[in-house]
Amino acid sequence: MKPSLFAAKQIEPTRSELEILQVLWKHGPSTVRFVNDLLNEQKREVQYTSTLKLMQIMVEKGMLKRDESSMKHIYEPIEEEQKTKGFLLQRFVDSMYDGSVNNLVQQLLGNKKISKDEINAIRDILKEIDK
Amino acid sequence: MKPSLFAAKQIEPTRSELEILQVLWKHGPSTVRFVNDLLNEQKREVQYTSTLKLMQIMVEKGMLKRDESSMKHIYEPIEEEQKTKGFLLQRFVDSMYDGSVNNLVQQLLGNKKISKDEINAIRDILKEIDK
DNA sequence: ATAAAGGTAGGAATTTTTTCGTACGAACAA
DNA sequence: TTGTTCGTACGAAAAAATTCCTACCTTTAT
Repeated sequence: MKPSLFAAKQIEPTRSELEILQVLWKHGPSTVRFVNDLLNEQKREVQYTSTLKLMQIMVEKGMLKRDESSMKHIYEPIEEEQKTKGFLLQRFVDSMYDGSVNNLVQQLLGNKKISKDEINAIRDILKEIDK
Repeated sequence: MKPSLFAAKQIEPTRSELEILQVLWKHGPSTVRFVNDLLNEQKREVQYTSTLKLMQIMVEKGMLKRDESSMKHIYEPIEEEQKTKGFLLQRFVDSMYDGSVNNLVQQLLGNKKISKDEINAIRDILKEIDK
């Protein structure tokens, strides 16, 4: 079904849709060729037409729009990166940490992979907020 | 395929597997009946045998173990909650925030849904770490 | 002009995930 | 004893997500 004009709720991207979104977020509006090449370099082997198909489906679902004015269509996300990421983060916190940001931060800080520098950077972020 | 005894890498739970893990994390080792009832109350309608099947599959995959000593089998996660959550969080940060915890925290703090109280609580957590 | 390279469209096959029907055994109440 | 309830096992159907084949058009190089 075509998403309504008033499409209320965010659509949950599937795993591969997310991969594609990430490329588009990072590199801006792109052709299928570009996205596909990048996926093959950085992620996994995948056929051009598979990526094409996926991106076409994402257009149908209303996640991407495309500029068809030139032969090489240019795709870009409809929702803003921040909005989608915020949505996904919220869902993640809700489902994994009972909606508690504190819990998440606890986990985060308990994680060995986080450096002193990062922790300090977070402190700075918090100071900023004080003003 | 049966997971090797030395099963190295964490398995990525599917969406519904995660739902089940969450119940087990929250309530401890449980029967299928219990998990299924909870899912139906709190998440969505689902048949008993569907939940059963899923949990059986999770055993095969090595995500859950079960105690078959009584007729009502009792299931529980094999990996510790913290380990799995940490793993998933790491993957989330890596893929969504380029591995940068700061970016994530930025996003988090920019989120309207976070209260002053929560922010302060995070400050406290950071203070703790200083010692 | 023609071949080669590169693009889209779209159906169909495949794989993965999810759901459920059926069979059947154990516990329990009547 | 007998039937009802509650459990597991397991295969298969259904749904969702992913992959790719084929057709065909456009651009470009020969």
